[in-house]
Amino acid sequence: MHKRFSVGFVSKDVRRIPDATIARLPRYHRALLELAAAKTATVSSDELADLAGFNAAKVRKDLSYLGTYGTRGVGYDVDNLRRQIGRELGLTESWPVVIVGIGNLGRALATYSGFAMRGFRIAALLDADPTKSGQMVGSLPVRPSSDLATIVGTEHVAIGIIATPGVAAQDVADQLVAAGVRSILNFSPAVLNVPEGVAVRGVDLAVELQVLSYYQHHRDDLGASA
Amino acid sequence: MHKRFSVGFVSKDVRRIPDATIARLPRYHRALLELAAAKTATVSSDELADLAGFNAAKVRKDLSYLGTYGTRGVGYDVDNLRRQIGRELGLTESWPVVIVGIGNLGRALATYSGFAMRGFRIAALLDADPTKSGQMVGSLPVRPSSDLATIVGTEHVAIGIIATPGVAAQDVADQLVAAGVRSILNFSPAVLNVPEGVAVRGVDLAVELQVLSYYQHHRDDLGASA
DNA sequence: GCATGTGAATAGATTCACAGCG
DNA sequence: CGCTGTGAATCTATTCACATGC
Repeated sequence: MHKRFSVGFVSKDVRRIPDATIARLPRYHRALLELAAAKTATVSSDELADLAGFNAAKVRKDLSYLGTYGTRGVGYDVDNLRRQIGRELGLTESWPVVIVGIGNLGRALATYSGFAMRGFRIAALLDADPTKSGQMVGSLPVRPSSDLATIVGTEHVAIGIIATPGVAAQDVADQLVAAGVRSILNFSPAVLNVPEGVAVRGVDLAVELQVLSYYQHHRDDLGASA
Repeated sequence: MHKRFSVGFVSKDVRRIPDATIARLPRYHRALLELAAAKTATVSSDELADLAGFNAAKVRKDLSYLGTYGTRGVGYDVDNLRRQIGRELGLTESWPVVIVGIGNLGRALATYSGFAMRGFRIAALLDADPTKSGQMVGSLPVRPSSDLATIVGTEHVAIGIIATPGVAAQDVADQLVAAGVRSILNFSPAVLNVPEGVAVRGVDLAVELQVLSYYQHHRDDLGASA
């Protein structure tokens, strides 16, 4: 019913999935993994909403952007839906990622089993501090930052994780971009400047706490939020 | 001390600040800290937008919800604006937080200097595994989960951080809520069920990567996003 | 003159509500 | 019947553009 790409001259409307929906797809994907593990064959939008932490209307609307994968009166086939979402997210093979900055946080990320389990492979660990080189973290050695370009090239790394202090972050981002990385997950509190075409997501741990602080502080003004 | 809801005719609006704005306040706050450190006295919406990673119109609109703290033709006073935002966020004194689950991630969070620097104090580290009890992480000992209620009570802990595996997360959340904690930052991939009035924010590391994976995978369909 | 503050306009996301189909 | 799929309605957020006041 929906064409992927118009074949003509005009690369007109490529059925754009809303950003808000994309941000939720991973949660559906994870919920479906759990359902599959529990040998559940089908799931309704209501149940899926519960498992993923949203509401049924949102689930149906979100899934409708991917295509028509449900069966009226029945629900969605767990395996098929998971496969479709995984394909949309590009999880059909595991992306190699590098982690730059092997401090406490970098070490934790390096050994986080959730990455491997959900479509990602740690290709290398890098740190600018030469005294860390060779040190083992999990099953990987720490390598000097100067190896970055080589590693990205040979391992076809597409995603870089920055776990350095804020002051080093822009520098690392520049190096990643120069090496060809076009997706960056930034755990430093710094705001990164990157050229057009490079995607950046930031997770600032203190920001999350400060937002909670706001709701805690204003608790009585109005109800809490999720 | 504070009224719950006005019962009379005039349930006049308590000037609600939009959620989207609240989520950005911490970034302004941090940018202003940097400006203050650099001895900058005033800042325009344009400059602040640059530093925080947004645009000028958004900055002005956001700040207008807090009050009228700028001077036309000049800009915002850095110190005053920082103080106002800090007050709105409830950062006037440092909130005590507990971290539950002292694995690799919990350890990294426990030693993350950004928390202390931005308004939070780690009151205690807790882990269900009794063999970890007494172990020192940074300057704090790991304590058994059974101490949770006592600690929350005596230290007036308002915010709990969950850094356990997914399977344990709901359990820990229940304990935190029972102990009186009403704000939770959840680093596990689990979806938490909490009673009305408890605020939860979740950071799922794999979700962030999967969202990047989507944009990486669809790079050619359309430009990247921030 | 210059940058804020803000209504009005636009864009985006969520929710409603029900037709459509197994 | 039950549950999906989806237009229409609503709500929320962003951006525009300019009057306002230092």
